[in-house]
Amino acid sequence: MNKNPEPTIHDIAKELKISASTVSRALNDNPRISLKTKEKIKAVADSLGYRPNTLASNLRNKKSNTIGIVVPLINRYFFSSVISGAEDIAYKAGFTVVISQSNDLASKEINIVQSMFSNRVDGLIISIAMQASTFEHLKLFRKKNIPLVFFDRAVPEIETDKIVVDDFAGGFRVTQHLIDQGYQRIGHLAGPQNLIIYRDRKNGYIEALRKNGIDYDDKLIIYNRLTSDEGVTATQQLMSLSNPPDAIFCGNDTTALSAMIYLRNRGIRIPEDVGIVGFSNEPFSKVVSPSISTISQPGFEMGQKAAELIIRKIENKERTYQTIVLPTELIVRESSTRK
Amino acid sequence: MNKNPEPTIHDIAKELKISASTVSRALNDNPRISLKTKEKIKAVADSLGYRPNTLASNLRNKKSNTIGIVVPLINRYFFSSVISGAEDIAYKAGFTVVISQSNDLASKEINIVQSMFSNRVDGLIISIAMQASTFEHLKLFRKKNIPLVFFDRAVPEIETDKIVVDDFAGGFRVTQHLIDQGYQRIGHLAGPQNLIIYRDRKNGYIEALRKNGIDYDDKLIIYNRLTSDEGVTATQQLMSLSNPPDAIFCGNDTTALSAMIYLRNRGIRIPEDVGIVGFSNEPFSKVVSPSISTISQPGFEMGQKAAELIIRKIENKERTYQTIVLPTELIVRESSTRK
DNA sequence: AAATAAAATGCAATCGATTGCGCATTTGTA
DNA sequence: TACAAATGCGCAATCGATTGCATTTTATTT
Repeated sequence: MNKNPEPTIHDIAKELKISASTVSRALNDNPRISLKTKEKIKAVADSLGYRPNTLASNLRNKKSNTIGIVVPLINRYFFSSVISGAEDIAYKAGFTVVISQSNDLASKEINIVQSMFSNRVDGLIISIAMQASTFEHLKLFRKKNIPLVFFDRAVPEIETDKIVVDDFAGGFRVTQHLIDQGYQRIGHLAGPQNLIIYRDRKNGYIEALRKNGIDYDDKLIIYNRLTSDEGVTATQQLMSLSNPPDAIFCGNDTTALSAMIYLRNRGIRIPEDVGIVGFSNEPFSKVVSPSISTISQPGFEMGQKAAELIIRKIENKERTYQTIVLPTELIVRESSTRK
Repeated sequence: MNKNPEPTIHDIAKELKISASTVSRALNDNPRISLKTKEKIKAVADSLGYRPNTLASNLRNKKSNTIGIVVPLINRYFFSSVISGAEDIAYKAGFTVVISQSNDLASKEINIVQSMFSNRVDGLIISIAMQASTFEHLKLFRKKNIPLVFFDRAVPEIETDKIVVDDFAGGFRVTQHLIDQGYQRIGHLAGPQNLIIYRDRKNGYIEALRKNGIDYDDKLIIYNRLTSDEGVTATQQLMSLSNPPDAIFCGNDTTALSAMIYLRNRGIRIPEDVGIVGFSNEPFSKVVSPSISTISQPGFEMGQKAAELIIRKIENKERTYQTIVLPTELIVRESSTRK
């Protein structure tokens, strides 16, 4: 297949009757090599169409210049935004990003993470799978001292850098907003409670109720996986209560949309009869009708911050761990505005 | 930093007082090694926490088990779907995917592609940048015989595998549909004509007009970059013609949405006064109101196909090039239905 | 028991770039 | 002029895994 093997520094060296070390140094702008020699070498490198073999270089340097990113699903706006932001920063810093999706499966996540380790990524940015329950594969990174950054879905028992939004405040604000709009009985579509983000959102919701002297009714909380389908079922459950809610705080925008569609089909008006608020500010939440009130979750910025953080760690400029909590912002739209 | 360096096959060998070659063979299940030895070796490997160093292996094997994917913007539903589909297949076949975004800039695209070459990707899947005009960086891959697959935005003068949708038929169908709905004067927001996909969409549009005996008026075609902002400007231009259109075929869904918002703000009703059709079936097109008629463009499947194709090429199971044209499907929704 | 065949393992080079150490040549200084 | 200090460059080992060929060990046959 490969008729003409790639030229190497040795080929350049042979051409000029000098040593490969000199070529290597010249191409890396090492001051030990004279300007004249450097120029000659670069000229020959060009004429031969030389491209450094990063694999060889990485092996020797014991680093891959690569950052691994693991998300539940690439094909989701929030996550693809994070990836986009991280790639942006990584590229500018000369890093390559390798990407995998766990499909929210623990087993795949474990495989991916181990394979990234074998590939000797210099750092790992991850948002863990919904189904994940053991974290040995991640502890491996900590043990080997390979920088690890969680974003959005973090693991509390692993001490490392984290970038999250203030989900508690988010849940609180959403609920307070609904109360302010005069809604009395507020339901909640809660996500899997093994993930802190969903626990926090729920706790914010509960706290807001408490603070406003509203009785907490656990029948109003439906736990589900926040998919489009489960959102419909959950809404159905809520509305068939003997005392159904007049507002629903949905764990994400997807279920908010499901709820809206379900309610609309039943002739229930939004926001007049039932108020709806989502979470994450997916692009569609702005353009559907009625537009969905939600909490912003700046994916691109999170990705950028995650990459910045991990690069600082990789370059050993920093030793301490930090948890960056991005502020949440309530975006009030039509679906919850009745005043 | 790295207090305990990673164990290598040599450490395993030393432990068992055998040679590294034997260890390597054992771990690769080479039949030349006896079962007994294999078991001993695997046990020690486990106890040492050995993880193969893919870099070293790749260097020796002259392949990286990596597929590069370059898209204009990761953070766009269509592209992230393609990535997701490709990752899906690649992962199952034991490949890693590395991802970069060109931001639709030729210069960044060139850098990325060269860097991927240096990283010795085994194959490259790419949708070229809008701004791209020279393709030497891609020809490099062809020259070196590294599998190259275009999707969506292909380069006609490079002979290689391509996966596209039938844009011409798409443009034709959209236009025919608008005519069938009784629209008389159909405008078009066209994308940059250096990309075939946009040329084809426009040509399909023109052909449909011709076939229906409708005069072609080039004032009705506004060329732009199909961004949200330019979509507004372009619509504005169209509507301020002395003889404005009663329907607009927008080059993508983003501009379709822009057009709708612009028109709505001017009190123009959709689809009654003006019909709108987009292209690509972005998720929001279904949920906005009115919902946007559009052409489906199955990103996930395209990604899967692209990965399958490139893997076959990498594994040398195939030598001939093919262009897979996925059929277009018109999705009729509210924005263009007035009958 | 000797000879032959078969099975199991080891040696050493290789992939391509990097780098500590050392040698040789040039430049500077007294 | 002589000697020290730069300066410029090469040698050879290294990163960790792989593999053609050689060698040793074990099994089989006569």
